[in-house]
Amino acid sequence: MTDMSVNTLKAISTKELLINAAVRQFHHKGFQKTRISDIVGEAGVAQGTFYLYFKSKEEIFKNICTEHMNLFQKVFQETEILFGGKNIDEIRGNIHRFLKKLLAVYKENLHVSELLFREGVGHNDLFKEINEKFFMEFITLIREHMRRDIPSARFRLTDVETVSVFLFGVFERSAFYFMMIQKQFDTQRLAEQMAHFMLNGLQLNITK
Amino acid sequence: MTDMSVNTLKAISTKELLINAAVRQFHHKGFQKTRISDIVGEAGVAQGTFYLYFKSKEEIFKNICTEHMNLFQKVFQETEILFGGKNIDEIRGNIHRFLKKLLAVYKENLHVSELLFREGVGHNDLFKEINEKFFMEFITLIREHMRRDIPSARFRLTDVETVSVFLFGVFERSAFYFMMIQKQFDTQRLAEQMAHFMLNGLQLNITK
Amino acid sequence: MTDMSVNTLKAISTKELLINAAVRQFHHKGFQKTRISDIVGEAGVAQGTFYLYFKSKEEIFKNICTEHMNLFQKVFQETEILFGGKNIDEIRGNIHRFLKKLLAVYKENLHVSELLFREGVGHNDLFKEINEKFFMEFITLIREHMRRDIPSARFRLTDVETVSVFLFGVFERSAFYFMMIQKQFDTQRLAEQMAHFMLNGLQLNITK
Amino acid sequence: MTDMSVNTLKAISTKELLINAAVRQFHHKGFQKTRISDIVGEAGVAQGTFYLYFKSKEEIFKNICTEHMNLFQKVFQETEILFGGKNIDEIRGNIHRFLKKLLAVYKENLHVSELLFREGVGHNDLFKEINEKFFMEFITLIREHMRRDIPSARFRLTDVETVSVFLFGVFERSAFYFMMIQKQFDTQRLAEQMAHFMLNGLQLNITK
DNA sequence: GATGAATGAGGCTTCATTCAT
DNA sequence: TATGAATGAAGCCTCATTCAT
Repeated sequence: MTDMSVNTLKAISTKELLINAAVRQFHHKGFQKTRISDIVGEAGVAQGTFYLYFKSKEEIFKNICTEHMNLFQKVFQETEILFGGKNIDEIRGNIHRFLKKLLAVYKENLHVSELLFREGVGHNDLFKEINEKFFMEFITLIREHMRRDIPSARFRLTDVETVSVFLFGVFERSAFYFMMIQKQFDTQRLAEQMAHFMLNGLQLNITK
Repeated sequence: MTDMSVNTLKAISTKELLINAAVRQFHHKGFQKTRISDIVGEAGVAQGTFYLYFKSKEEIFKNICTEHMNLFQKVFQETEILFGGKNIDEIRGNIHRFLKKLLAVYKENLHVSELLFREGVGHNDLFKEINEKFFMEFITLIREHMRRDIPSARFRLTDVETVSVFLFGVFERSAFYFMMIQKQFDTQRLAEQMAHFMLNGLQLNITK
Repeated sequence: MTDMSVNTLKAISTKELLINAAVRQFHHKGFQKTRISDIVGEAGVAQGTFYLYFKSKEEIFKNICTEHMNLFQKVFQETEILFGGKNIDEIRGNIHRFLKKLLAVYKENLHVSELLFREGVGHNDLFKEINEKFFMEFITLIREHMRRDIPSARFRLTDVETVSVFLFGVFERSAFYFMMIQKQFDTQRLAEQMAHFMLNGLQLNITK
Repeated sequence: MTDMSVNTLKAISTKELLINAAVRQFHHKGFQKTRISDIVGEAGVAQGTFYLYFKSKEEIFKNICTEHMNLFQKVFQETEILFGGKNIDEIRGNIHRFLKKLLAVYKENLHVSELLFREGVGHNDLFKEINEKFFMEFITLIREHMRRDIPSARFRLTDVETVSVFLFGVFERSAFYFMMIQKQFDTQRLAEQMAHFMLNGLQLNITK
């Protein structure tokens, strides 16, 4: 009987094999130093097979990054209220919960996260595009949530545009620093401190 | 005697010629795509001459970056009081003044700044080293100033280590975003908003 | 039964599909640049199918060329008298008629003709073989007709061997030049001038 | 003493080394089958050296062909009177002398001549360009000489344009056939017969 | 110090051909 | 017969680095 298997044990396609191999190799050696031959070697297919699925090393990289960005987007989409709440504690709780989720995604896909932030933007059009897209999408998502959750009257001294960049900076550089450089940290505590800092920075702690 | 010298018009050394050419080329093409031949071509010297001064493309890059980092360090060193002051307004003024100087250095050396932040860290040992060094030095400098200027009692909920990363994130990502991606902004206003956000984030606005 | 058959609408065999596709592709891209994948793509069959009918790209090319040469041969065979006639005008008429037919075959199968003359002979054994074979057969046919139609006494100063090459040269280079390079010409007039030139060149215009 | 040598014993430049090697290899294997590595191997230089002088295999080929075409042009230029003369014998003598020179150039540079005519025009832009250029230049040179030497009244039944193509065909296909395919022939006799055929073909043998 | 021609390892990419289904 | 994914040999080209002058 050829029924491949009772349920969801799906055979891994060659394309998936290549993507998985590429993630591992990019993580191990970095994008620049990874040769196509490393990827196909890891995937266990022939050199030419790579070109059946991707035009170049750039393309498979883009593929991987785009997929990854979607994970972050999903966290934003699944979050009903981010910067709002009935009182300070609830607001802080919301921010905190959100940041924990974000950090978790970051951590669970550390390999790819690292790729996205470590691999330079350079002047390489590919990286420039990917990296700027990521940056833009991220702050746009933050901005939308801010507009939705915070009365605009709040923003007397600062504008939403700028502040969303600040928040992104706090999150992204911290994630990068603690996960990539320090390599040891307490997610729970980091999220707490971040929430605290953001709450104050945005002055959401002040009674109306 | 040719009149090329009367006073301080010192002849540019071949080494300087190469460094200037490298900065221009790295900025134009990015590190990866810049060939030694591009650098010597721009500098107007022969291919082999490069190797009289630098062991490799990596070395000249490192050279450029280190020089650049020193500029930032100097701003920190020249700053007496950063997070302190007799009252909120004075504190904010200090932070503001400091950030303006930092942004100015960033802007004046945009070419090299861009190199430092755009060129990926990759897994290339060189970039990893340079980039992490920059990161570490920057937050260390912030941390020292915080320890010097802020009573430790302030840090109940957050620790200085972490918060210094937050501040770095706010500054660095903003500078990157507004100067490299958006390419237009108001330094004065950006510094103000950043000072405001940091002040609140650190809760330095709360009376003891 | 599907109505695709009622009468003589015979289904095109896969082999024919491939040959037609190959002619189009060879004409479009030339032999060297045409890939097997182009041919099967044009024919609408799978990659592997090609090898059920032809051992290689060379083989299908040879196949096409041989077929084509037969068309020219037929013109020679169908010609009773080429270089003969009761008087000058009749001779010229015979040559003229013959050349018109030859040019017509050339023109009607321009795609393949072009292949035969454009595709280099190179040192590729395949082309060498095909091209030399074409050359040899052509001049042999001319020679036979000359021997049949012209009293050998005519050839005092020239030998049939050599003159047949001259005639081939006149025809073939003209056809190539006017059809492939200039791409516009008057068949009737070209045949006339060619007949005229050949007649004189061979001195068939001189009374015995 | 470094004076390289008393007189014209000039050192062969690397570029010349490559060209000579390329001619030999192209002749031996044909253009398509010759690899850059064959050329540099024959020349005794490194792979990369090739690219210091030529962008590609195509370029060196073009280089060789253009050089070769100039040799033919020179024969035309050095010929004062081609199709003219005081009487038939003188005309025939002029044509004969010219053809002998042309055949001699062809023969002396047999390797390159073969390249030009064997290597197909294909649909390769390079070959198309080179081959058509050669064709055009050749017939243009013939035409100019015809216009100069022959009273236009002669051309009642034929036009110079067309006839020049005929003459080219006679010469070129003969040279190709006897030198490349048959590989043995008598230059003197071939030139004689060709002169004879052309003279008659053009009807220059008819008293005005 | 300065030159720049020469080197040659290294990696990308193509594509004819095979073979299990 | 027909399929088309997979193969892998083959060759091009780049460019950091060397070295004789």
